[in-house]
Amino acid sequence: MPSVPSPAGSARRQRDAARTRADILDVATAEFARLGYTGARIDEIAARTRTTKRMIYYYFGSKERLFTEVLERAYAVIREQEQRLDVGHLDPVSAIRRLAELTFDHHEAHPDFIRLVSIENIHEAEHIRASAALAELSSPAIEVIGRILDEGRAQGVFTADVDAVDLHALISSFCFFRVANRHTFGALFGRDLTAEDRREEYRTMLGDMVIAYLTGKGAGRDAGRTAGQDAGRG
Amino acid sequence: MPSVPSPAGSARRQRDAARTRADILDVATAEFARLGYTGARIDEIAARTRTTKRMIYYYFGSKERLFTEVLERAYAVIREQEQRLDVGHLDPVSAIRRLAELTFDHHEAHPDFIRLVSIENIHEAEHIRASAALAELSSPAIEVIGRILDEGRAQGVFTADVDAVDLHALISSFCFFRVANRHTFGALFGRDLTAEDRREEYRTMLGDMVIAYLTGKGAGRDAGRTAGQDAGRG
DNA sequence: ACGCTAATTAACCATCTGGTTCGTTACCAG
DNA sequence: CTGGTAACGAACCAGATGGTTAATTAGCGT
Repeated sequence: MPSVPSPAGSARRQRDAARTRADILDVATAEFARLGYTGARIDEIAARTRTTKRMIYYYFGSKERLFTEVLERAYAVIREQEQRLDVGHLDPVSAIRRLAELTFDHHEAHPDFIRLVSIENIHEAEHIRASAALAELSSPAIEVIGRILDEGRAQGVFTADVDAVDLHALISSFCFFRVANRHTFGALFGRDLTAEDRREEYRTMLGDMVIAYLTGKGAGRDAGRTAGQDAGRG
Repeated sequence: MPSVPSPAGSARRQRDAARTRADILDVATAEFARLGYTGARIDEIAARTRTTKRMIYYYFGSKERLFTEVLERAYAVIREQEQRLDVGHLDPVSAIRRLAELTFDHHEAHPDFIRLVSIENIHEAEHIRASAALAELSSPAIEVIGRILDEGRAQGVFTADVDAVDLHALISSFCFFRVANRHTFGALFGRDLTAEDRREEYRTMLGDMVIAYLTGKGAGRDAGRTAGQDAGRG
């Protein structure tokens, strides 16, 4: 392993494994996000790099493993962000709203990541399942939500019967949909879900929705319940 | 145009344009949903058909136009379903819950359609935008939601400040996420969002959430509002 | 009966694609 | 200063891929 000399002045290093790897990953991330797994071309990725296609196979072995490492790095970024979130000092209602807003902002700020997740779902998460690194990557967000939920219930302000994982799904779904499906939604309903001048509106809407759901005093919990509706098949 | 003889008994027709077209579209829908636009192969689609690759180009001209027709047909199916929904006789709260449940059930019942929408979003809805048929395909659901919303406000039960399109986005987001992202979500959080024994739970959760949001008497509308939080960039 | 055309088929093609072979070079240890 | 190895680059390859050419046939109108 090179001792990271990083000579401030002499920019033109010719042998720097770490930099070459990172360069490839950067370009690959953009290309996979832009064109999908099958759509992205190794030749094109190589061309946009300061190195060659051979180096991609030298460092990553195959297109699949390259994509897997792209995913690993992308997920590592959120985990890092989530670990920084600090809402312990807030009351449960404010804390949940703050967390929802952070999730909202994160999705807004990382559309490439959203695309990668969509792409990985098309492939039924086969790369995530094949990755040891991603298997042990727990989500700090879940634990934070769990703590806020406990506190809110202890204080009697949260009445909804949800656990942290499902609440995380609920919050994520709105944030994800807004970014991931903005193209088809915009084309079909003529509304740009990511228009800048509507962003604050949606951010508030998300928070309102989550708080209303958690604190809902039965207003909509039993009322208007459709009678024994079977979902279709048994 | 063949006068659609459709001889009940003699199944083995050899020249039937409509059937050949439909056959191709059926197989193409499954293949595109399974492998994505770029991942799907014309040769493979042809092989799974009772006809040949040449026929695909004879009827559809190109891979892109084939995919566009696949999308058009898929969207036509939902529009049809939506047009059948009848909640006029229900009170606003029940009507919204019923509509949310129908949306939920539709997503549950058509995972291939969900995948096609995800795929089309990766391609930034370019095929939808190129389709005249999809441009004029309005959504009956939006109008239904609009009417329920008006009625609910008139009765004073709905207090939230949303319009039909945004509410539709909110409802769809949860339904869509649950199906589309079940693989990555399951792999990362160890929870199968589409497990049969949890389906009723999520269906109820969706309804509760929507009703709580719409009827929320300010419980969470102003309370716990994070102070002047700027979303990032200006 | 028969000609016309929509419908169909087989074989073909240029190019692209993920992956590889093999030779070369920077750079650190000794 | 020199030998070994990690890092690198050019050219190559077999199979795949979207798309085409050209010849053929079913079946309806007349």
